[in-house]
Amino acid sequence: MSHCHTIITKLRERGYRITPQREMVVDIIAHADRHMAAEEIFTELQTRTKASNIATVYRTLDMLWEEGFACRNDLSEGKIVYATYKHGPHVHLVCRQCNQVIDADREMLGCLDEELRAAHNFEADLQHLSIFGVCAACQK
Amino acid sequence: MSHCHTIITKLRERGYRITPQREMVVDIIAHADRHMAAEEIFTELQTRTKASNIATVYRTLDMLWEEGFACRNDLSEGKIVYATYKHGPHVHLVCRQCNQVIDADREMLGCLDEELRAAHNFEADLQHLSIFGVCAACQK
DNA sequence: TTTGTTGTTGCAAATATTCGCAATAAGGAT
DNA sequence: ATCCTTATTGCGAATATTTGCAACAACAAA
Repeated sequence: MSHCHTIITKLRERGYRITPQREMVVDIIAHADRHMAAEEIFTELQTRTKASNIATVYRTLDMLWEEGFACRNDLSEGKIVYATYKHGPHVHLVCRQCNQVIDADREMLGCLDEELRAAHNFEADLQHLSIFGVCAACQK
Repeated sequence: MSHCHTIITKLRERGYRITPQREMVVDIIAHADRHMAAEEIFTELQTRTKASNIATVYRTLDMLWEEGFACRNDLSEGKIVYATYKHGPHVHLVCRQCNQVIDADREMLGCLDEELRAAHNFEADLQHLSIFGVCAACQK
């Protein structure tokens, strides 16, 4: 089963109604090869159907994020970006000064997820964690 | 030297001009016992001076964040909150579903900062890191 | 203390995101 | 296939944040 069908099926199992808008939003971000902002997703959605609205896009993205099917990152670009998890876990190192984003290996985090579960019973999403700081170039 | 004077002095050393607005914003967040949103800071600022503007507050907060004097967190409340670092490092565990924020000990992160510096020469700010996930209560 | 340079501010407009509510439609029941 | 319940959408308004630009003011230099 394709990546987006898997998501749709699980949403249905969890009691969400599957609307054309939701299917298309899932399809768009599931097939994107990068993180996308709500506005971009909305623009793409408009090329597919007239029945589309930016508020619905925001609500769908929030829902996907709450349900753990999408990551939601503030990369300090003035807007929030979204993506599905197909690209494998990694860490975003976001430079506070030049806004550059470096992708680091998830190995960095060691067994942080297990520690958080043990100490707080918190199920952390470490798939696309963002860490802010200052990159090598900006440290001069 | 008080906490906010330390910040002001360092800003001056780095070539920033010290305006009354900047001093007051620093004073407000340095003496707050919690994270504050821009609007709250602006409201407090207005009680001190007529010369104040929400755009200036945003610009000042961004500058403090870029320079490493304030942390900036999206706690999924629909707005970004800011604070200075006097309260010691800790990790925010933010529940995607109920928006509850649990403060975890920074020890969790082990020597992540050193690893990031070694691997990417990235100077990570792990003082007030936000990690999203699902809290114990919402996992049911 | 006055002046000049240029970083900052205030304002208004642009952009990003959320929210309330009536109309609509998904999915279960008949 | 049709009906019912109620989650979801679209719309417009509210809120949050950023940006361009002319007026202003901090501070170094004279």
